[in-house]
This record gives sequence, structure tokens and C-alpha cells, in this order.
Amino acid sequence: MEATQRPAAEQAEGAGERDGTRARLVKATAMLLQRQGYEATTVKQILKEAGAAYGSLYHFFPQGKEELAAEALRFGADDFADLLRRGLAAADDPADAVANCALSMADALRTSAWLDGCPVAATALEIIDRSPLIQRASDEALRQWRELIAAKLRDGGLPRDTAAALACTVLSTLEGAELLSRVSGDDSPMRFAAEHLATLVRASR
Amino acid sequence: MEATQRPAAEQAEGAGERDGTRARLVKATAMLLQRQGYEATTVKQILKEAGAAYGSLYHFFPQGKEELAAEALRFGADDFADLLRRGLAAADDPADAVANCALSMADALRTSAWLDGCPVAATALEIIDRSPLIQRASDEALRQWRELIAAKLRDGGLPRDTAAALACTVLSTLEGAELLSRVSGDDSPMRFAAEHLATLVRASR
DNA sequence: CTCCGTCTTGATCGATCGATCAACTGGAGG
DNA sequence: CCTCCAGTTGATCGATCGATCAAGACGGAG
Repeated sequence: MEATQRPAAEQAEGAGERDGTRARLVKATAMLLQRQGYEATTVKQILKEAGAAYGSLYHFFPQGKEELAAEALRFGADDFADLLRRGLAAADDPADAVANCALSMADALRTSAWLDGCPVAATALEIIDRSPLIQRASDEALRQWRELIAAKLRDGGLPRDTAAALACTVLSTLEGAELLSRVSGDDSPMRFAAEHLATLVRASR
Repeated sequence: MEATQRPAAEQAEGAGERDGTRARLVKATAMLLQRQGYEATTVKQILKEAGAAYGSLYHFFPQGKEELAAEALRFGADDFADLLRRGLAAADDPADAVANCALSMADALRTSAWLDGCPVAATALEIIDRSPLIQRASDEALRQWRELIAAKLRDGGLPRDTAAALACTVLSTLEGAELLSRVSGDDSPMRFAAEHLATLVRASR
């Protein structure tokens, strides 16, 4: 059985044409998970935001909210990966590149009234040991982002192991600075992170 | 055998709190908030964990779960502050002191199966813009910890502003590294943070 | 046209949520 | 002895949770 037949029009590209019901569900869920986490996000809220009905959700995601959330996290992860790629590509010097990422996040946070940051942090923290499916999706997102940063550090001349460890700390600092910024409603933690991460990267070569 | 049924702590010493039902509620709530956040923690779970009944909760906390959670966050914040104080006091050099804090957190996480870390992070992220009471308690906790770190950096000779900014990033990195460690079930992000934070502090003087 | 699989609709389900409340307990003070 | 009341108990509330399902709309194939 090689099933998987879908309308070619909707499967073709992820972007472009107006979204189908499935895509709208994923998008709406990704936004809600990013802003208020998993438990605080209700199915009703998702359906309203996506303009869909109950049955549609369970048609595309037979396992319900949990399966949809895992898919939404993967969607959000790709989105955030793009932000990192842009920030990293905007400077040759890895130190400047990392600082760019932090400043991009500071911008996104400020202009969204401290709502839009990392798409998995809130969900990941509350789901630990409660949903293997979602925890796994979160873990993969974080590893994907780490690797993006590590690659830039390697290009900058750092040895493989050094780059991997440093990339891990860079991501830690970005995530933590976002927490502090969102809670306090002030982007200075994010801007301090930009400055200090540049210092740290320079000190590591 | 029938000597004293009550702990001697009943003697009121002004503001001293007895280790009674109220204290048990706060303690149980603090633990649950730390591990699974606010929305995932149910009142029933709290009552079972604390060995209390519904009425007792609403007797001590008329505003219910939200009021109890805010109190529990303050309790947990003091607990975590003690961990930081011990880590910071264990070394004269601020760089070593900060690394100590990270390693202490790594220990606590590993020995608790990645459950016990920062007592406010999970709750803070999901509650943003949903409960001013709890968000305020989270913000105050983070500021308290920042100030503990900043004081150590000032003692190490850093100017006031420099110390404040650096303390902010130190706490960001600790929080983010805990996120990565808990999600991946691996304390290396926390240990990398220890190493890199020491490097960063040394590079800042 | 009919047939059939894909997708949508919303009423409805049982479970569980946070919260309320009247009844009760036991020790302190008169 | 009695009253008084801080503290406790658990049944019960209405609301809402995530999930289910029968019914039907829609469009392509025959």
C-alpha cells in the first residue's frame, strides 16, 4: 500500500496558494503554543483561530491535540530556523553573526508586545515527562538550531567540538534571555545577550 | 505518649509560620509548578500532594489557585536563591563562583531525573499576559537572583553597570541551559554553560 | 446521472476542571 | 459547663475540557 494521495494543489508548496484547513490548523496551533504553551491552549481556541470545525481537526490528526501540537512545533521550528539563518548569514564574523541573531529576536519580541519568541520554549518546559511525542519534537527543534549555530562557528575556524559546545551555550543564552525579556517586558536582557555572546565567541578562538 | 501532639513551633514569634496545612500547600504547589507549570497543575493534585482538603485551600487562599501559585513562586524563589548564594560563596573569584552555580544546577537536575531546576521558568513562560499576579511574582524572583549575581561581580571589582548587565546574561544562560538540559535529558548544556560563563566573566574585566 | 472517497459540520459525550458551601471538629476563653 | 471560631471535610456545582460521531457537502470518475 503506497497510499498518501493528496490533492496536488494543496500538497505542492508549503507557501503561496491560500492555505488549506490542515495548514491553517498547524499555523494557528504554532502561534498559540508559542505564546501560551500547551496546556493553556484549548482545542476550541485553535479551531476558532484557524476557522475550522472539530471534525476537521480529528480528520487530519486522529490522535487529536497532542499530534497537532507536535506537528505545529515542527512548523514553528522551521520558522525560527529561518530567523537564525538570516541572522547568521548577515555577518562574516561569527561573533557578529551570533549577536545579529540576538538582536533579531529582540526586535521580534518588542514589535509583538513580547509575544513572539522561541516557538517551543513554553511548551517544552511544561510537557517534560508528560508527552514523549511533544518532548521529542522540542528536542529535535533545539538540536536543529544548535547545528545551525555550530556550522557558522566552524566556518569561522573553530574546531568541531569547541564549536558544538559553544553553539549549545549560545542557544542557551538566547533562550534564557528571551525568558527574562518576556517576563520583564524589557528587551535589555536580549540586547545584553547580543553583546556578551559576541564577547564570548571572540574569547573562544 | 500524650505529651505534645503539636510541634513546639506553635509559639507565635511575630511572623513565624507554622509548618501546618498552609505551609504544606505552598510547598507542594511550588514543587508541582517547578516540574509541570501552572496550567498542567490541578488543584486536586496539589491537595493530594499536600494532604489537604478543598476547603483548607480556599480558607488560606480565598482567591484560589492563582493566589496560592503566586505564594508558591515566592517560596521557590527563596529556595533557589539559597542555591545561588551557596554557589557564589564557594569561590572568591567571580568567574569560579558563577561556574559553581551552573554546576550546582547540573547536580540538582541530574539527581532529580531532570525535574528540579528553576522554580519559576515553566510557570513564567506560559502565564505571560494571562495572570499579572503570577507574572509579577516571577519577575521579582528573576530580579532577586540577578541582584545576587551582580553583587558578587561587583565584589570582584566590576563597575556597577557592567556587573548588572553581566549578571543578567549569566542568569539568562543558566535558565536557557536548564531548558536544554531538561528537554534533552543530558546535563552537558549545563556544564558547557559553567565553562563558558567562567570564560565570559574573565573576559569582562 | 450515480457512486464514492475526501473533507466539513456541530451537537453531544463523559470526564474533569476550579470553586463553593453547609456541616463538622477541637481547643481557647469565660 | 458553655460559647466561639479558626481550621477541616468532602459532596456538589456549573463550566469547560478534549474527543466522538452521524450526517451531509463537495468534486472527480465511471
